[in-house]
Amino acid sequence: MNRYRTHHCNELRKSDIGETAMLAGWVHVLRDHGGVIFIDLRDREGLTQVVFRPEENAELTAEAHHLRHEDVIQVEGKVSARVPGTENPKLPTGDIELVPNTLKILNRADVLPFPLDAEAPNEDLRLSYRYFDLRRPQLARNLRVRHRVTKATRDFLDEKGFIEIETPILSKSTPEGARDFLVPSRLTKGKFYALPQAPQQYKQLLMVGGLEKYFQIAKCFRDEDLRSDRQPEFTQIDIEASFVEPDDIFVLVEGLLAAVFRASRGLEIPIPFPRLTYTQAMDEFGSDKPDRRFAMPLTDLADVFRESSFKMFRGALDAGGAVKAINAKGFAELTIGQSDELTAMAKQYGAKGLAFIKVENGEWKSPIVKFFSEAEKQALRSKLLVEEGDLILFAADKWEVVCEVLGRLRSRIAEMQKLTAGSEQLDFLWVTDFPLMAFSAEENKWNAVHHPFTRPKDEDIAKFEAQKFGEVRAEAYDVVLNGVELGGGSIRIHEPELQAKIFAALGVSEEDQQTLFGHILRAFRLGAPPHGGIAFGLDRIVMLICGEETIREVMAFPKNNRGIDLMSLSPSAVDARQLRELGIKLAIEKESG
RNA sequence: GGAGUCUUAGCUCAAUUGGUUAGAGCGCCGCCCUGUCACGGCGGAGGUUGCGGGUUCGAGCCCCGUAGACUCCGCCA
Repeated sequence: MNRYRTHHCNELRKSDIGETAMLAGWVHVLRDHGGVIFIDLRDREGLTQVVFRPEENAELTAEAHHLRHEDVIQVEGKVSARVPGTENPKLPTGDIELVPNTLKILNRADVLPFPLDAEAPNEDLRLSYRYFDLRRPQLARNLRVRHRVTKATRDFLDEKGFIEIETPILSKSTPEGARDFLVPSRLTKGKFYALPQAPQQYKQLLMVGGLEKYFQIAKCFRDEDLRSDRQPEFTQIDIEASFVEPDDIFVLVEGLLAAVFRASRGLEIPIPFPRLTYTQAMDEFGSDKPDRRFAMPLTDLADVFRESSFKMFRGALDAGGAVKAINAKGFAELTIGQSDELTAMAKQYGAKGLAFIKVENGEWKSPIVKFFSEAEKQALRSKLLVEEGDLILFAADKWEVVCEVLGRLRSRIAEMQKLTAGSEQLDFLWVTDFPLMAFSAEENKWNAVHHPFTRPKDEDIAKFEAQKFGEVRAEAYDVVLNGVELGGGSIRIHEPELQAKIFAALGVSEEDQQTLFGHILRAFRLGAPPHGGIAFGLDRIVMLICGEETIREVMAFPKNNRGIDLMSLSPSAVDARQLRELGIKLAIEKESG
């Protein structure tokens, strides 16, 4: 028998009355009546009431007077029926109570930094005392959900023949992608490992290694600024398989997510997921991860304004651009502040201004409506289903700008109108056929939209060869839930010649190809199978399942907005000797203190 | 790097138009209390209103600066 307890705190029932039991846990609530003392003893499973009665054990009761919140104690005694009429129906253990013969204080608790049973305090305080905050039921529940999700993932993928393989954390820096975290090498002074941004190359090399079906619950590291859904270290569900087409991945992932939602929420999600191409998603929703729980579609107005005398719209169309609008139903009475914010957003994303129509008292209030012909007004009315109380927002510019601007406005207006508040709907979809490359005006070069190992669609290879890089679509796909990108992947390149051409198009010199990617190019010359895969943000999935606003709420020990662990106070200065051993000299002044 | 919101007791918050001694609940300390389950009652301690400066007869409140937290943009193949 265990020396601390015979039962957990959500175990004893009526049928145990008369038995002897030993419990251990935290003093959750104290109700000291001067004579009799009640304690709700808590462990991770629940609560059991412990009663100290002076007439039965005066000495022990006297000791119990000194107990404080969150002391860790052990009690041993008799499971008793509660006095009739005092049962607590709110507790599963509410019919019984433990009357102890012994009380052992295993650890005293100081005055608490914040109460556990009240509203959560400032997050920096919570993070400073994370080990304490973890006792809150919500965080404990979230971590259990997270476990359910990873367990369901492992079980499902194992069932499908996938093998979990660990890949190195001490890895190699590459110029593409996010900023690397660097780790200095002591044995090779002056050189550095990089922590992996993702196990991308390793998993492809495992395919070359003939493992065929790989997965990993993989820690990844990116040295970029943080967000509510971004931490410097995070976890991916990483998957790769050989001899697969996109459809194989789609079916696998739909099964996986179904298993995950079944295991964590008891929900049957509808599969297969609908699919949209990137172009469709941008055209209809102005986003490559559209939230379709509300409509507000981007409505194309090219044929309405093709011959318009309104120069702003006509000009955009004549220049080969687009004119589109969204109808924010019932949002005509938005506040000045909201209106200003939307205008600022439109400008931020490249619009020259924000044209609008407010429909109030049967009237179209708008600075531009006077330029419209009767026919144009009629067309707008029918295309946009204009009704009393609506707010119509227009954008006229290049197609990309129009979609981006209206897409952002659509999302923000949905937030303002609380269109998805309290929604239980789970809107999964695939977004496919992403562009392979995007031109960066800043760097004056083409960059990979997904990553440089992504395969162009076979039917677009000719366009790639013709250097029409902007028109080449990739065999790449994202899975989106309620406007959040859960994961993305692609079919990869497995031919060394094609891979080298892609590197060249991305501006990676022959020399850099050899020094940075030589191993993968060589691997592709030794019998590389066609392969592809996908990776999911585990933290984001668990966040959505738990209904949390940030991934910090589903991580045991997250960092704050500036990447600082407030509990351990890392990152921290290191000893001069440690630096010497690594051959490193700091170029910045050491902070005093 | 940029924008926004916030910062008052250990915690969550309040404080009228700029007005006298900055309050409440919870927590903490002490006393009382034998069937509670958010136990209850009485009493008490606890504040450089983030920090620095300014305006004013007078600043928690107005202005400037600064630090920190969070959210967003940039960034995140």
